[in-house]
Amino acid sequence: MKAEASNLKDLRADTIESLKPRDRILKTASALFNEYGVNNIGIDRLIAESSVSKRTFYNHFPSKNEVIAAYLESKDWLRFSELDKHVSRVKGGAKAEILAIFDFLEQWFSEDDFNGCAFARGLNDFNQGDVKELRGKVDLYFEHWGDFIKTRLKALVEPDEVKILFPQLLSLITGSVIVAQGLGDVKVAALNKRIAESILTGC
Amino acid sequence: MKAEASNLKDLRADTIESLKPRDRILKTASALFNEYGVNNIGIDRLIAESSVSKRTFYNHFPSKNEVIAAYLESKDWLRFSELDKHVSRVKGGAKAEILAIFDFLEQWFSEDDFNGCAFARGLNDFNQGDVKELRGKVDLYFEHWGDFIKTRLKALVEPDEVKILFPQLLSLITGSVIVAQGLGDVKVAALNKRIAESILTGC
DNA sequence: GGGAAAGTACACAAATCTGTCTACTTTTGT
DNA sequence: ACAAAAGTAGACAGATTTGTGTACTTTCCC
Repeated sequence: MKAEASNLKDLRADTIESLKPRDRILKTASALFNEYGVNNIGIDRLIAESSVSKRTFYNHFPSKNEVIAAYLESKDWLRFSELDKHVSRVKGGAKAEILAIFDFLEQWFSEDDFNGCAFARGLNDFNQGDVKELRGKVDLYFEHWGDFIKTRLKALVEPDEVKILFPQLLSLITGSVIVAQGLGDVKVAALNKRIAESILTGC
Repeated sequence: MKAEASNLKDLRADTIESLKPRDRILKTASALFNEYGVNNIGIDRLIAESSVSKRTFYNHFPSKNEVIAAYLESKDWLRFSELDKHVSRVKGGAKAEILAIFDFLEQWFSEDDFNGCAFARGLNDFNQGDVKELRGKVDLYFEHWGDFIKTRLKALVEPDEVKILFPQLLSLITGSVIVAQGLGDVKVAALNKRIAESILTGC
């Protein structure tokens, strides 16, 4: 259940020029896919902006789906790396750690390239025949939220209560993302943190 | 602020054969766009399944974006028509009407062709240059939620409180959609109704 | 009943997209 | 130092997509 961090890196601090072709592609893909969506970015554009030849691209990623899969994997890994880092600074046990999610969200929404959640997007984009593998990455992301939240809930409440609180908390999280994106309202995370506090009172 | 119901109809009960070309296209588009997403359905497929000639299609809709716009408009209109109908049967004033949203959601999620929200999807799909008009339809949908909810909140609480409760309620609504779609959990609407009740206690 | 409006059928233009191929150059490891 | 591995540059095949053009037929309504 541990993340296979082998091939996963945080490329955000590196300049494009300093990176090897594969990572240059991934960094560029991350920016382009995030801004325009995987369906609106063609291989040609990705290659051009990665300053890589087409041959090299296809040597590293046998198909477009492969680079999308790598993108999703790295986004997933990075999101939970950051969340873990954020939460590790929090004192106050499981409850405080769950509430810290909402501070983390507000920070995320405030990034200037925030453009919604790649996985909520994937929920819609990966419904067809040849992208089932990509839909699997989306499912994994939601499972990771399950791991993160349920582990902590189990320390606080009875199993029956976990089954109620988990979907509620996940709704508050995903709802925050949609509202932040749709209304441009970054502060929604803080408002929803209050709700999370109230459904966890007594824990 | 009233919906221009002129050209908007509920086509769900009609058979494809009984409809005139334009409505046949809209009914087919609704089914295909809902299942696969607007980016994964080509004009050719839409035309073939509508049993309409290409010329006829382009006579009614000058471009693909136009048919998508019509689809979004009808979805928006239909959603709030249904919600209004649902809510009109509820006794108990503004608070009960807000809570009734969540019963409505559960009903929606239970439809066998439920596949997430076209507008949450549009939030991601319509970010590019030539689809700004479509993004406008998404914004309108969120505005309609604002109209529906804020009108009722104003009858219950002070304006300052409306600014807090509206994003929270909208998060619960949109979060329900994502969780219902992502986890296949229809019951999430009922769980989130409880939260809505609790943030409206005393109203 | 007859003419205008609407629809059919389908070829085709133009753009775009994924992925392959060829021929050449640079980098790397030992 | 030198061979193998990796990368460059760009043409091109084949599929797909949106939208137009042409020639013919059906429907509607006055």
